[in-house]
Amino acid sequence: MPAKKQYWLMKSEPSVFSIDDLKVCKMTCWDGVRNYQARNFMRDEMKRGDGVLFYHSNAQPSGIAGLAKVVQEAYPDYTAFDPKDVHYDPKSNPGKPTWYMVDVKYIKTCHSIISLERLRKIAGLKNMLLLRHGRLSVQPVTPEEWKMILSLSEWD
DNA sequence: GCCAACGTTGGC
DNA sequence: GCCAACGTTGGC
Repeated sequence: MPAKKQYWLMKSEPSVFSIDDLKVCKMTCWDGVRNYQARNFMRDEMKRGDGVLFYHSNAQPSGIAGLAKVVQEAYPDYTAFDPKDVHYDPKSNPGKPTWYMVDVKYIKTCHSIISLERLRKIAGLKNMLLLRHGRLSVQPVTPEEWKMILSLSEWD
C-alpha cells in the first residue's frame, strides 16, 4: 500500500523561475533552499507523487500560480559546493551535505494567479502556514487546504 | 545559553 | 525602495 499522498507549497520568484519556465522545461531540480526548516521538509518528508502548489513570491500579485508534483526525492544540492553559484555555501561539505533538493514536474497552470490577498479572505484557509509564517519557502499544505485551493481556479 | 547585531525574505 | 518579521551568527 503506497504512502498517503502529501501536499506542499513551494515558493519561487517568477523573475528568477516562474510556472511558465517550469512548463517549458517540464521538470526542474528545486535548488537553492538555504533554510533548515524548508530543508527538513524536502529531505525528510517529501515523497514521490506528492502534490505541490507553485507559489510566486515578490510578484505582482504574489500568489499561487500552478501545480507541480514531486518526481525525485531528496538528494544533495550540488549548487552549495560551487563557488561560482549564487547559492554557494562555503561551510557545506560534499562528504556530509547540508543542503538538499527534490525534483518537481510541471502539471498545470492557474487560469489566473490566486493572489495572496484572495487567499487571506477565505475562512477555511485562516490557519494556512503561508498566511501565518510568511517567510517559509517550502511548507506543508493540508489535504483540506489543497482541495479548497484547487476549487478556486480553472486550470490550464 | 543569552541576546545584540546583522542578513534575508517577501509584502507592499 | 522600504521595512517588518524572523533566521543566523558570534561575543561573552
